[in-house]
Amino acid sequence: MKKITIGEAARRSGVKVPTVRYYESIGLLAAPSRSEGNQRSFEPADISRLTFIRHARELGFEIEAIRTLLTLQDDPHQSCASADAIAKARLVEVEQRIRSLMALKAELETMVEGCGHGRVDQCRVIEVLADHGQCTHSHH
Amino acid sequence: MKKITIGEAARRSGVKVPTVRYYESIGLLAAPSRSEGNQRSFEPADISRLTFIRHARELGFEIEAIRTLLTLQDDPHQSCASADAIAKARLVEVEQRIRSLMALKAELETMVEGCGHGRVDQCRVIEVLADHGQCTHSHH
DNA sequence: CTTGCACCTCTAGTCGCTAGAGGATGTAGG
DNA sequence: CCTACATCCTCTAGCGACTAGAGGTGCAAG
Repeated sequence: MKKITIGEAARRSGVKVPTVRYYESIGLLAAPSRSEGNQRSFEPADISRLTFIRHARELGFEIEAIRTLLTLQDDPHQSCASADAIAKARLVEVEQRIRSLMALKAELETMVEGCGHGRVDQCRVIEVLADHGQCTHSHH
Repeated sequence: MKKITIGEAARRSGVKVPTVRYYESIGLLAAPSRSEGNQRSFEPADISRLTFIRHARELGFEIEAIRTLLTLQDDPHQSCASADAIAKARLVEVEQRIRSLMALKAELETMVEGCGHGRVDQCRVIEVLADHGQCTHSHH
């Protein structure tokens, strides 16, 4: 059997080398076997697991949520209600974040458009920050 | 002159008490004078500065960007080109973040809609995470 | 055999706060 | 004046999810 080094595992999964070690240290990834010279030797299943983690992180799931998703994956006879709930909760978070960022975008556009590119004392950017009451938008 | 305690300053600016002390510790806010009993005594100008910082933080500006914006505010004869550049950079960031989150939203919706609420081994949530190639969207 | 890269462990740093310990001060009521 | 209680003080440590660096070992090619 070919030995998969940590560098190889990192390349195949898209997770950085120190991050792989970090995931092992927090128990998200089982400690792999070691070579004679004490170097980690990964299995193909570890690559899948790392890839799973990377995708979930890219989707913004927190480590603890991923831990739960992984235990679900490890036991496929369970109901997927938990996985569904986690994904739905994340969807709600993302939707809220988008709404909030759209408001920020509008506010930043007002600031930038209003800037006459002159001196600071006429600058709308500074002005809006100093007195939020002048801002046409409200996001609280 | 009435003395403004840290609690009062916090209430008026909307910045929490420990955060006010934190801003002082990193030099974002000048250290205020102290009462006989060593308690901080703020000026109205400090409240304005804290309010400015809070607005900027709400808009997602980083502390170092705020530090720059504050030095610009302190010297109103400067060109506002820097302020303009900072705000524009922030706008670009926000726009990118929104695009990225919209892609995530679509992906999460696919996952959640595809979930048959059955067992984990038929769950689309887990499936998509395990093999990103099955995902209809791409965001890289 | 030596060069040089990849690997090892460990600690500390990042950002922007937040929590808590343990003690001092200020104020209102009795 | 005394007591209760809120608020203040400093200091250290913790959060999440890594990232950087020091100082050392393993390994494969030339």
